Amino acid sequence: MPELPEVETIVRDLRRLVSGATILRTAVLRPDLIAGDVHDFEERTSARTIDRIDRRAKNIVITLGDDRLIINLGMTGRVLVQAPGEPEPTHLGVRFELSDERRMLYQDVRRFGRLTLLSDTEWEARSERLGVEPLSADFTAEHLYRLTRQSRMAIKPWMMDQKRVVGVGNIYASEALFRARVSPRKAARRITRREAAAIHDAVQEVLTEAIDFRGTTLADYRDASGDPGGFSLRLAVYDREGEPCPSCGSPIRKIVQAGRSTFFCPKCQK
DNA sequence: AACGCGCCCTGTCCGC
DNA sequence: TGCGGACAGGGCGCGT
Repeated sequence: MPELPEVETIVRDLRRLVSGATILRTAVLRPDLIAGDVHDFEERTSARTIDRIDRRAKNIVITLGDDRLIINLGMTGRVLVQAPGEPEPTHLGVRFELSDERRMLYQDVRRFGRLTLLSDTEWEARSERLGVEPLSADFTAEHLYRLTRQSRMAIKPWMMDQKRVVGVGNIYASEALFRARVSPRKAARRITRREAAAIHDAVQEVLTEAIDFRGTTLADYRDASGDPGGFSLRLAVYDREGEPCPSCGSPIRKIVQAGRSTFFCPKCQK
């Protein structure tokens, strides 16, 4: 479900809503959502203050003293902050009771998401294994170009591998390649310097715009208040098989790469 | 080492 | 209206 813009939107919401709040007590309702020991997770997240909230790749990182609560939303995960008295949603996975009687809830229909509690050093080690943040200064066209040299993989699935560049998933990979006018089927190592620069710019552009619109909701995504994102109508190719290309009018095509749907304009993206 | 594939799980939609 | 199959914003572990 959620790619960088959706996770970033939730992180900003949570920062506004629950920074400085205290988790009184944690209740895990679906143990398979927790990586590691469930009892330990409940204990170590109870009676803790939320010191800060950050995003790394598609993970929400909640700082509780020296510990880090890492939330990965998988496909259908949601983090919702509820006022006292609001009815709890179905498919509730974890309930964090806050000291002011609000609740921070983790809900997940498909349960592909994971909540992990790590020490700061454990988290740092894990974070180091992830790729570059696409909206950071470390992400340059040259950096992208050099990374592509190593791989025969098609550029679209290549872009979605979180070991290289993080945060780009199935929607924004298709959207960025459309904007860059590069075929999703082109092998990464055949990407030219010029194309790498176009992909770099397109990734930054589309992610930034999507954050401005509070993410893309196809079906499941919601922000921390339960509201959908506004970027869906601005998708140029994703989920638009057969519709006219916004640039040239020829029909958008859908293909499958690495088991995931790819949408592109065969005329604009050579 | 790199890469493709199957799998985790539930809900929804489409064709028959 | 019912039923089977395909598919859905992700990521991990396996085998080659």
